[in-house]
Amino acid sequence: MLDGGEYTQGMAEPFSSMTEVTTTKKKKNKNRRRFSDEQIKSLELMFESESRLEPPKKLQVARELGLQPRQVAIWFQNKRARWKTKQLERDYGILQANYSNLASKFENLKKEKQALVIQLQKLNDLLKKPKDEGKCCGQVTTMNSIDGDSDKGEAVKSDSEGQLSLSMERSEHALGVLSDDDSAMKTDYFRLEEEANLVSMVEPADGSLTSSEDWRSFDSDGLFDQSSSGYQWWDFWS
DNA sequence: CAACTCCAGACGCTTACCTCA
DNA sequence: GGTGAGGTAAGCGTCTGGAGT
Repeated sequence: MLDGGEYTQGMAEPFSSMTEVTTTKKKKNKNRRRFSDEQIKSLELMFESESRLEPPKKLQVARELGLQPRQVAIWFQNKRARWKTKQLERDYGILQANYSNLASKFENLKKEKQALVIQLQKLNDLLKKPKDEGKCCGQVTTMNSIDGDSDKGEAVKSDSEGQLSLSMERSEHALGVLSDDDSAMKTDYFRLEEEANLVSMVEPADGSLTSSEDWRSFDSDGLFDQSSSGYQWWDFWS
């Protein structure tokens, strides 16, 4: 905006009138002059190496640039303030980018979970069907054995004939880990604790994502009841 | 040694001025 | 030429840490 080329009558008579003004209170900033390019350049250079000037250094700089020591001090103060503002803007940008990134990851995971839930629901239906149609097929017995088994994953995998085991393996793969500690899972997934915290901020308060009752109700005969633990592996993020 | 005062410097906010589109 | 926006030097009030009493 400012090309810095114009410094009205500035440096020929450096700040003589202004010094007079600064001693006169309330008479504000009359005859204020912008510093010359050369002065700004030197000050900027100085600021890059140290954002605070020791008093002796301040005096030296003031002498070299033909400024009052107070002017140098004020310039550094203003510069620090400007730098801080810029830094805040930069930090905000970074945070915003991180947030967007996390939000999109979260959305993807949400969709993934939704797909898995639907899949699970279908599988539940499949399991229920033969049971309803006739109790002769023996599959119910197989699944009931799951109920009593502490290691559900293994029990399901052992059913190598059915579609279920494949789906479960896929689910395990998608989830990466089978753990009762879902917060640990989140952290593990995102690698960073702070990011995990952000996730909790992203998660809608209305529980739209979290309600599993709708599909859980399909487990009418308590096939997947698990008394040993409060969590099911498919409770991921619920 | 604690309590108090004084002072210089830093900071945040604001004002006044300047320049440019 | 008038005007609004943006940049910036400086004013002002407040806080803080160090030195002296």
